[in-house]
Amino acid sequence: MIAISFAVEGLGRREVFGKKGVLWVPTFKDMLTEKSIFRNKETLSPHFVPEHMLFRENEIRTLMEGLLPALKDQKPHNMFIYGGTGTGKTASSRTVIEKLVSEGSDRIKPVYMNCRVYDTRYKVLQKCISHFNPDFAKTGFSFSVLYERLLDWVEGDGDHIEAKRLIVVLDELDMVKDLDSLIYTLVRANDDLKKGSVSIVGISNKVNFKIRLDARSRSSLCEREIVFQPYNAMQLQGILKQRIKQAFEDDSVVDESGINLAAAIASAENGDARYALLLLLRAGELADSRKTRITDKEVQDARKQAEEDKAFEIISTLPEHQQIFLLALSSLSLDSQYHRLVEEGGERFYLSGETYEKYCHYVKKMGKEPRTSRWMREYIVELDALGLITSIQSGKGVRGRTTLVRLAYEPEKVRKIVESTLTGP
DNA sequence: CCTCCACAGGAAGCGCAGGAGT
DNA sequence: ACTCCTGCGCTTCCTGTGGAGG
Repeated sequence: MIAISFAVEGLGRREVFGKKGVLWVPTFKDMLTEKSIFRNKETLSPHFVPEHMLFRENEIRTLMEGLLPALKDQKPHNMFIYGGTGTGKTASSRTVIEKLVSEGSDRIKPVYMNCRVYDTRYKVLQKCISHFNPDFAKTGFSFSVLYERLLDWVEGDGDHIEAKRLIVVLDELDMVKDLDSLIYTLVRANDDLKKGSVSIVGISNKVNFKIRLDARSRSSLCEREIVFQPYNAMQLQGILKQRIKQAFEDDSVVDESGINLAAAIASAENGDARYALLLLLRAGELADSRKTRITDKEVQDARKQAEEDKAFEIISTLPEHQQIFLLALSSLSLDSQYHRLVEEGGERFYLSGETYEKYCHYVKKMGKEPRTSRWMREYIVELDALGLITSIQSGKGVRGRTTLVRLAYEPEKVRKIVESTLTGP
């Protein structure tokens, strides 16, 4: 009994609601000897940097040109890289950094950091120093001491220790809290330095992020701008094929049409290569468990899974009353006795007013006061925008003017998710 | 054609939390 | 410490709308 409940807790959402609820727990030994179509799953991970970045030759070249002065002992340009998720910004800049380290002199010091972690001016400067001087004490210095330390290190001693070309690569730059002062500090460092230099390479996927910067920081940071365009379907196919060779034991396990489908789906999703690779990974895992090849079917199912996972994550973070509304809607959908529904394009829709009544019923049962129907109409708009429900305006066949709603996902699954989040873990 | 139904959705205002200013 | 301001989530009130039914 204990063993079973432990196993259930350890499983992900999907397994808990898996087919027929049958639980079979293998041993690790079993799992190790299970035959898999994968050789190296890592190559499908979003963090994997391939040896050759496909379709980013121009961007990489522009980046290299911006940093080229470092090899002539001049200050590299500040640069700003912009592009949507999964367009290869991070991987390209890491590729360039690696090239710089392997081909440049010891005096060129590039440091990459993600600003989700290093989100203040202080943390960024500290990382710059500690990255190259691991023995540097982690905290305890005031900001000005830290700044002086950095300048001293960049300048060298003018005798035995040479001046450096520090290049600070700041990924997800928009996450920095005191961004203007960070940029200002790094730019000003060059005025305070007698030798050496500090350059910035900023990376962001937020379009309007630049507006937040003050004019001075903006003009220094955006000295050069590189825009990473979304990949098109053909390019995504190429990327997938490249990774398939590395990821699978035998690349013929993946159907050509499966690749095309994954590429087409990801291309519609803003040309996100990360998403294409995720689909391939999931499809591969499905094929593994089904002991089949990766066909259109596996890719479609992988997409459905990915979408559901995203939706269920959204549901669990929704305000309580929106969740109860979803619960009410799922209960209507599951109630075969319910007759006041409307068929539209083969789908069953429910009247917003009826759904509201059901919602009130649930809320009162929980000993709470329901929100007004006016506010519920706002909820419907929000839930529709989130893609959790589909709403349409009533037309012929329905008395009065109202909104018809239905769940976008399986009612049974939605009910379980809501019930488990409402009752708490 | 008129009336009723079943809402849609705009406007105004309320109570509260959190931040800025003094 | 306090006041003031602002934004948010929500309610109350109200007018508008489009189809069904008589």
